Amino acid sequence: MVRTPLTPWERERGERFGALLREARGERSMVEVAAAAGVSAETLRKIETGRAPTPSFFTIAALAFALDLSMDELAAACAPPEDGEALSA
Amino acid sequence: MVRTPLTPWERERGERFGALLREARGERSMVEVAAAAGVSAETLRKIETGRAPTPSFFTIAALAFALDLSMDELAAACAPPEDGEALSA
DNA sequence: TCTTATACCGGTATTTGTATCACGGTTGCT
DNA sequence: AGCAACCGTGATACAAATACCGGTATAAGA
Repeated sequence: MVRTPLTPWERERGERFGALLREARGERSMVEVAAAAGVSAETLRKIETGRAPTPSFFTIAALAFALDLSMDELAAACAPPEDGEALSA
Repeated sequence: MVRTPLTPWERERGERFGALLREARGERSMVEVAAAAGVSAETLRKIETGRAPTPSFFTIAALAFALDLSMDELAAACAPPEDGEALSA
């Protein structure tokens, strides 16, 4: 086993991440947003549904631009537990 | 052709992107930064040298955090020509 | 000189991302 | 009803990301 097969937490993170994108998409259709970002609609769907839990940086950059989102906020929203992880505290 | 085999421009973009990371790393060693970001040193090296031109979003997020970089600035620094491409103009 | 640490490079293995194809569902129009 | 158009979905195919291994080169220090 050479490549870590994505931990359950990573997959869960992918789902949360996709949910964020879907929420940001709002009323716009997948096709519309995907075209604006320059990716295929199927790719966008996989990312939104969490079936592509670790999409490429530039794909997300294009989608974030199309959806008018901040990359830093997206990353922060899916931040790893690091050490403290007080969560909602 | 099912998956676009990465255009020459995308590879070039990967090199520029890697150069940014290397510059931000400064004096710190690859191993040190890679460990801080939770990725292998080989992966960091490949990204820095442009041999991994389209890294995953969360890999870059971890590296950006370890290097204290802004994702938005990183994306902006490697922005596509879109249409206008007035650049510094 | 020998050892250590760092970085680079090639190959290999496995998993995953992305794109194309083909299907079912819904809506609107003739 | 028949048709086209759009949307979302599943299956499939290929390219690439990530990680591990060994080897090489350079520089610093004992």
